[in-house]
Amino acid sequence: MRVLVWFRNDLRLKDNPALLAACATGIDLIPLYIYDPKGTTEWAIGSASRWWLHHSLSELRQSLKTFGSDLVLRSGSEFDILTQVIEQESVDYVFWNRRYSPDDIVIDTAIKRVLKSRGVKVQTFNGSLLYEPWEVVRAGGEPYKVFTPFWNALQKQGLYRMPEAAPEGIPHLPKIQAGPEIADLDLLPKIPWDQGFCEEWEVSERAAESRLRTFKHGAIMGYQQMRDRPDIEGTSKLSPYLHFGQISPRQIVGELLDTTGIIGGAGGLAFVREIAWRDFAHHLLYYFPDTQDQPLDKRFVRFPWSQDDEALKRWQRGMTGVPIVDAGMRELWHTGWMHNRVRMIVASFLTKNLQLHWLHGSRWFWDTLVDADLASNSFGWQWSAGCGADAAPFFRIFNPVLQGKKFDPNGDYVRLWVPELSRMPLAYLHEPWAAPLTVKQTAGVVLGEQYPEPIVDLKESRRVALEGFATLKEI
DNA sequence: CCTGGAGTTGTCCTA
DNA sequence: TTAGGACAACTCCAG
Repeated sequence: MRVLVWFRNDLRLKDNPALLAACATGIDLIPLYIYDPKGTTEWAIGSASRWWLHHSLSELRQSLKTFGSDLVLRSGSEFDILTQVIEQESVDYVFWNRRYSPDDIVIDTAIKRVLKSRGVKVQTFNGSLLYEPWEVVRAGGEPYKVFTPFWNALQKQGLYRMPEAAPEGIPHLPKIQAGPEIADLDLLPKIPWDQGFCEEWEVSERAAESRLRTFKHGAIMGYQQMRDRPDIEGTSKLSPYLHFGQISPRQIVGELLDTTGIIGGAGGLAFVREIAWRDFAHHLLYYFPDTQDQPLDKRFVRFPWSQDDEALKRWQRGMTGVPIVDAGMRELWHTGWMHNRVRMIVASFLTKNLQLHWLHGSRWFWDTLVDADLASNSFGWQWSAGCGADAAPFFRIFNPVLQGKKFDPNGDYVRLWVPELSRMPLAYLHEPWAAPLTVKQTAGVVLGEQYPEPIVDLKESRRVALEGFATLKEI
């Protein structure tokens, strides 16, 4: 008798319901990970995520080894590999934690059907959300499209979801055909662009827990205000760990609750609310599966987006000439992560000021973010573009200069990521083009040389964006 | 079915 | 300097 645990975005041992249930059977256990590059399909895993995955797999393997087991690795189509391994190794039970992206659901459903038809027992679990998409719905079973009612309903069901224990032991791994080494998967970059990643991140289940503890004893108190400050370590930075499952939302909420309620008062509740946003994004993608590349608001199918490859490239490289935008894009490029407030600013700039399709943004983020998550990413971009659920009113176009002054008030964030401007006085740091010539000279900045002129006029592009939205009314 | 309140994250202008 | 109102109209959702 053999049981197989199929690891996917749940690369941890603690609070892993599929693993725990498999261990409880006591029979020989095969911990399997299948790397499926999914060829050139649109949402094949991005470069930054591959980097994270490489380290995740190494760590998971180490953890399994401390239990006398190991990680069994395969590369190829998830369907083919899994059905093959089940056949070759005479597996009787298969356990996994569910996924919720449209393409993943198709794969998992097909696999489940085939396995069942062959008499293999399949058990699946919730390992990555507080509540699964169908567990928080309106009275008639309809999905929510507005966050606040969703959040109210979720709270009514109870924020606390008991995390599972870590397994006490992992059953013996039977002898099995050797697979590729992690290094053979070619997940790491060929040219070494990952130095900043290595400095920023420790990729492991332990690191996720330690980040959570640090956050719990520190930034959580001021989270409500400080979470908007990219110049301060005011957020948890747990997003990549959540995506890959080095930590689960249940563990997070569990850690933040004590007998008196949520730790950190208003800050703690505000943080848990963000975890609920993640559930909400999954809820939306589950019920509106085409929103990974189609606007939820169908009027936007005909929105007059611009085409400008040069502008797109400058946005991607952090060379737009708008400091807070460039700082964000460079932080992303360098570390694989960008502060949430700045994500909103660069998204507004791309879709409103540059009038470029939000899909350009979501694809770029998909490739460059270590926390790239189809549900959260698609949701965020649609929200920013104005075509998604709970979208910002059309007139809410961010002014990146004001946003910079408000949320990077000392300019530390811009100076860190845009060193060309490090000597620019604060008064002009967020709008260097407005500085008098003598000020620029003293700061050693000639626009168009060390640092570009802004590629778009903020006021004029705002006007054009408003016009674009006005045409929607007539559709 | 009807009703009415509400809706993550802003900006700009005027007084 | 600062505070308040305008900026669309619509859809969502609970009662």
